[in-house]
Amino acid sequence: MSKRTRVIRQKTAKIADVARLAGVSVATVSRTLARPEVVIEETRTRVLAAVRDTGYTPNISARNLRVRKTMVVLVAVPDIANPFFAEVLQGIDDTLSAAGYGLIIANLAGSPEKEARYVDLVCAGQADGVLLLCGHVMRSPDRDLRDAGVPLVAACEYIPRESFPQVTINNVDTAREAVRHLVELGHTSIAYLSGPNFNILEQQRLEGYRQALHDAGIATDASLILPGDFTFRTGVEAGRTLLALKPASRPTALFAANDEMAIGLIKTARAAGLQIPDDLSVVGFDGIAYADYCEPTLTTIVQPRRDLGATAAAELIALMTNGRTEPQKDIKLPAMLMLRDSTRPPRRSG
Amino acid sequence: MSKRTRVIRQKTAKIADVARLAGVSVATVSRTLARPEVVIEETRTRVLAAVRDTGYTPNISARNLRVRKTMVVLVAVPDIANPFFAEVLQGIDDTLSAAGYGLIIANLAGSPEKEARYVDLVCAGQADGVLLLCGHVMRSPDRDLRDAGVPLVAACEYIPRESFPQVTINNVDTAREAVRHLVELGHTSIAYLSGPNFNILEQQRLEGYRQALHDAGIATDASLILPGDFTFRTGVEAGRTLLALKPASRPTALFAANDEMAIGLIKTARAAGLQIPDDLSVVGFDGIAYADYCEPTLTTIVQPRRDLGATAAAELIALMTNGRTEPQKDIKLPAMLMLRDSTRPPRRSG
DNA sequence: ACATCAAATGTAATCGATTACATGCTAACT
DNA sequence: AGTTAGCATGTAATCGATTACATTTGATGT
Repeated sequence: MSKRTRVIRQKTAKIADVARLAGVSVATVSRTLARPEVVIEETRTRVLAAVRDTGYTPNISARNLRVRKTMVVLVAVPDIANPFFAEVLQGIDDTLSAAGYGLIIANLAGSPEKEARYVDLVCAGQADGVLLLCGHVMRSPDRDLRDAGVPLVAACEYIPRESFPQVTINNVDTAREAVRHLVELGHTSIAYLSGPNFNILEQQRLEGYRQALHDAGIATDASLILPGDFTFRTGVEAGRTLLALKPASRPTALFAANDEMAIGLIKTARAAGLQIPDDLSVVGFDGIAYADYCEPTLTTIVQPRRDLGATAAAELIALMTNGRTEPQKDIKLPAMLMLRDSTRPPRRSG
Repeated sequence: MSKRTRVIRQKTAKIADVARLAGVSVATVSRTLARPEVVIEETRTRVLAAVRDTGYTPNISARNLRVRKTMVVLVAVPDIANPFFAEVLQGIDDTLSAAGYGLIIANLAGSPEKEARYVDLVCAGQADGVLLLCGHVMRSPDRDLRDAGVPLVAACEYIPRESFPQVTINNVDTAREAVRHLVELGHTSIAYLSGPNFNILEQQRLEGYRQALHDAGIATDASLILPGDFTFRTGVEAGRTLLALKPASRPTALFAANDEMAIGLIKTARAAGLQIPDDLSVVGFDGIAYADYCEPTLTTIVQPRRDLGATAAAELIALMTNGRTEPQKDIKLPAMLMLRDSTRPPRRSG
């Protein structure tokens, strides 16, 4: 074997090098690359050959400086380890990267310092737009994202009283549908496992739960509303709370504000000998992949995760390119009740 | 309510504006911000006040152009929806963003076009370094990442015959430990559920399986090596294969090359009436969060996911700042066998 | 009082691309 | 032939910050 020879990378070629090699001016090189149709055939081939020979790639900082763009968008996500957001991100990534945008993922992780850093980043002109999946407009101690002068779009979590486009599902109606499903199966004692109560999604899903009960003429029982915070752990805790009730007063069904809590609750209930769905029907919300892996498979509201991301991204692109600022565009995507094995009529149905 | 008045954001202040307002030169402003100790107290306060008044933030494209840095690193991940990588990413994000770096997440998703786009991005000087979680050095049709002139670091998946730092766990020894656990419980018929066979992780884990059997004096039985590709779906398929065997010739234990497959297999086996772990012990690999949620909870190899990410990021930072190029730094992090409920001695142990 | 030096600040070149405007050239029309 | 239109290309300003080098200022030593 001969030693592998590798060309040492000298300072990367710049446009002037290409121009010199092709025997034209830098302007011509730039034009050839940007709008090939305006230079004549012969020049074009000479320039393109020179580009190839030198291995030239435009320096993006220089271009950005000149045209005042970055071709980067920042995506603010509450928690990157949450599988729901991971799938939304895929949709965003597909759309954005196909349009030539890079994306910076701002994993807020509940840290105001991180949030502030990202706000400053955007204010410093490091991004052409921002996608908010986090339910609020990001802030730093002395700046607000709205003043950064870049387009914003929110998705997944609706942010009230804002004038930028938002892409969400109708949480109220969908939650209502989930609970109606339980009602139609014959359940009359239906618990609700909530999210953190400041959260807008939680508020909307709770409202849907209330409406469905009201529709069915069932009184809301405050003791059937269990506190949670969207994590598996609080699902487990809610399960214990439920088990502590004596069987007669135990609800026969439960609607959880998200899948992870539903799964935690089911696990606890089963470990204590409760049959799911026979003793307790459970409906989740989100439609994460795991809802179809667990046992029993979880009846849940499937959100169009990829599509939420893709639609929001497309909206942002429109805003960044047209600068169009259609006031208060509020896009609702359809979510679907997916019937699986965790629900059935109550044992002794009316 | 009076109409909310918002200051219209005119073109963001530039350094010259600050200089004018403070009555100094642009050089002084720049210095005040970069090395406050070199300007005298009085100037410094004047400049800082002007910075505050104008809301000045440096234009990063301009700075990057000048200092030839981007303060961005690109992270190549095979699949952003995979929970394992999501947690590695958290570790990366923590370390990198604390050091002031932004990160661009390159979600390869098996698409050569995307991969090529990202390679070009890096070659165009859009990143100061690259973190490879994807098991290979990225390529575009006409370029190779190694020629981009930026530091590389690999993590999670070892890339053979490369001279950049790599941060991984010892897959061979760890897989061996997992299988030894089964052996020590008394199992002698142990199946292996594999990953895709071109994958380096798969090769190493298979090797560990082989070694453990060899250590125990058990002959490797090719019919006990089931094909898989790291997805839940192939776990389900492998479960069916297993069920098709007549009970006498069925293995009493199985080692899966990752958790998702193990979980799929368990689900299928249980649905068919097999008791886990009584009829079949199962060990997984990775330690994803769900391994502790499923039923039964999964005995598995827990990888230090956050730490893998954080260590690799720290290594890359060292490389980017010192330019130090310590040859072939090969960091192995400890992984741990986590005993849970999916393993136990075989029914009729020797 | 003058030379010398250090500290503080200013001047202007520089990073690499884009693009408005200027120029040169050819072809077409009167 | 002379004018003009229009195309292809070149010249040079520009984006906004950093920083080597130049200049000013004041203090110190003799």
